Amino acid sequence: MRRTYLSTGYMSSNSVLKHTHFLYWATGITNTNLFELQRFQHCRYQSWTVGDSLPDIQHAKSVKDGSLHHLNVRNYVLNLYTKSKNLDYAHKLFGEMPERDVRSWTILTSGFARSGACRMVLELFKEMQVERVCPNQFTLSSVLKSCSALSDFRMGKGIHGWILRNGIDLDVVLENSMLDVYVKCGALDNAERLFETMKDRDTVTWNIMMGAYMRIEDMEKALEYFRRLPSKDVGSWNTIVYGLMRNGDERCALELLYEMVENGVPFEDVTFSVALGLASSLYVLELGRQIHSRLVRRGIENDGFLRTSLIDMYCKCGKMEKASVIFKRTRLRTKSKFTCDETKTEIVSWSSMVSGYVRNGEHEYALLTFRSMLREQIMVDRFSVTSILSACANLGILLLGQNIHAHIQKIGYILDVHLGSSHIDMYAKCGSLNAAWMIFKQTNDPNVVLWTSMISACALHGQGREAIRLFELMIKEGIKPNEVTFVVVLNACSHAGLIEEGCNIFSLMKEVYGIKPGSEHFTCMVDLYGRAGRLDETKEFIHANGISHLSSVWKSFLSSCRLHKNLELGKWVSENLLRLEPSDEGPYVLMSNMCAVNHRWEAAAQMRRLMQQRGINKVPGQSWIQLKNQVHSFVMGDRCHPHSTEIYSYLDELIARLKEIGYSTDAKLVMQDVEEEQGEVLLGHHSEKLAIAYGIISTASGIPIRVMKNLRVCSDCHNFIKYTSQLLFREIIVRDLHRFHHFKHGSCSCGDYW
DNA sequence: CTAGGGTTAG
Repeated sequence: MRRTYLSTGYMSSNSVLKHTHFLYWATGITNTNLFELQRFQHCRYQSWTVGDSLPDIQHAKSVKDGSLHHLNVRNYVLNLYTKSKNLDYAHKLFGEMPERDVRSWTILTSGFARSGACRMVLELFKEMQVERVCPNQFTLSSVLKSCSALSDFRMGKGIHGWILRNGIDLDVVLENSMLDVYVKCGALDNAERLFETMKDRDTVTWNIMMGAYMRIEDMEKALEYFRRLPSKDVGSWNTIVYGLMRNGDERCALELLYEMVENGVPFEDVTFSVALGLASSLYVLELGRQIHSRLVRRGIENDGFLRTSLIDMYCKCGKMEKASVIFKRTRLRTKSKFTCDETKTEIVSWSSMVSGYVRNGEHEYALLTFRSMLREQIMVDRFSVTSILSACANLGILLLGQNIHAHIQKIGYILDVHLGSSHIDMYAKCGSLNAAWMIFKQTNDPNVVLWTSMISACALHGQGREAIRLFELMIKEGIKPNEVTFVVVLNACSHAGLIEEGCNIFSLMKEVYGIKPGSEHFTCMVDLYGRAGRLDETKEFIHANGISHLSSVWKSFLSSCRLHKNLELGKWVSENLLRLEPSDEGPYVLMSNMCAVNHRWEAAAQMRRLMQQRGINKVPGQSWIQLKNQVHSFVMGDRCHPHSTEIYSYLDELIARLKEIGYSTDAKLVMQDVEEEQGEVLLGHHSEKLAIAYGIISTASGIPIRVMKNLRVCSDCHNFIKYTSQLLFREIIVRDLHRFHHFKHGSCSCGDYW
């Protein structure tokens, strides 16, 4: 299916659509109190576990009845504040306590540990040592958990030594925590040694060891531990199945899942969740359905965690309606939300739906869901922000993207890898390469995805050399490129005509990085040769690599034939493509236009009829431009726009002026090149011309014009825009299906090579 | 110890 940036449903109802200031419109509130709203949401999310201000009441009571001077009462109050997550206040109280015992320390450390303030825990532990308070099992457990979260090997080992020196009895739980510290710090030797000396081992112990090896992707070793396990309970099965899945070995995971069923291991909630995850990462809807029906039979399909797993499964398998049904049921059930868990479930459900719509290309629904989310005052966390930015990127709605950027800055989210790359992508796809650079520099993280996003941004704007420079810099920085990186770089090469560089990178990928080229990489190479006009080499490449079964390869080849006007070859390529994908529109349009060029009108019409008979639909070309708070969209020959008369008369006048400085419309040339929009082109005007004309008459001179199009720009329009930019001294930026064109002083950033 | 939502390409 062709991917368009904008499905017609969104725009077609009216060619004029208001949708900027999306956030304000959605919530009906102003910029400033939006921030308040978010703050409120954050508070609500945290304090819901408590429900009321019980600590304050108790505190006041104890002060009033004078019992606060008792250590026990003070510890009780401390505990109340800690449990209700008023950690700052608890800490203050703790500091004011005239005397403390181990329990006081335990209460505070476990409180900080629970809320993830690990550094604080370690600080407290150090203070404890200074005050010579002997830690109990509970304190040690919290401290060890913090060590493992922070990968603080020195502290962990120190504690271990201290325990051994003082002859403190380690129970399994504590020993497991100790084991976990070593594993998280990557000290597998220490972990092994401890494991071998342990007298009691429970499931958790084995799980930690299996997890340790799965983390370093040593599945052999993990499986070895699994086989060694004397009595396997569900937990261990869960761990191994999940681990295999995470490491991308879904097949093996599935086999083990079946083995579980055969051995009669009873499933628990976690198992179902893992199984659903497996179904979605394999995109096997049937498996997901089976698990769903088992959940129903067991009567646990309403469990919050499992519901979100189900929603995700249906989203990933492309069944948005199914997901939506479960989602709506969730919404009904959690109308009265009290617990933290339920709130979390709700947030996860919403963000799953948003990301599901984005994943399935239904960006408008993603925006609508996001809007409802704001209305319902659901906390917008990093996950949903990432997804919604992706929707903005694909729809090209810069303003909403900027709003969200500003918004998350106010909330104070740090740009991590996910947020960073989605911002880069959003700015790049919305035409603001500078802003993308700014974000990239700001993140300063040696992460592949981040760098790949930036390389892709350069490629998108036709900066092939810059893309390669960044790629080389990336390697110099010691970041290992992945398959996607190579797709992006090769793409940059092909669009900038950097053939030699592309070939070198292709072999670098195979030989140095040991990445087996996939269909995407082959297609890039075919594009590289073909686009440069080396059509014979393209043919050779296809045969040499045995990739004639890939339709994407032939599609790319066909574009090259069209680009270089080699109709003979184009016909042959079309035949090959039609064999593989009879429903692809490319060959029909090409052949029909070929006939038209040779004035074989009847044959051309016949080809068109054949297309209709076979139900092959051509995506209509659409262009849109955003002026102030409105989006104006146009299709070819469109007369729906309120200013259509002005637009057309201006356009005719403009074309006449352009012809004076050398622009010409060669009917033959247009015919051959028209990819998507058919022969009527000569009578009407392509949508981008309309959008640009409207942009020019509606804005002051000197203001750059930004237009988006859902298809490729044809060469006549490209030429037209070049001359326009020269004549009017206007910068014109066009985003087409594949890339950006920056027109300035009569030339285009793509170097006429797109 | 093990389970749910996110980013890059075509």
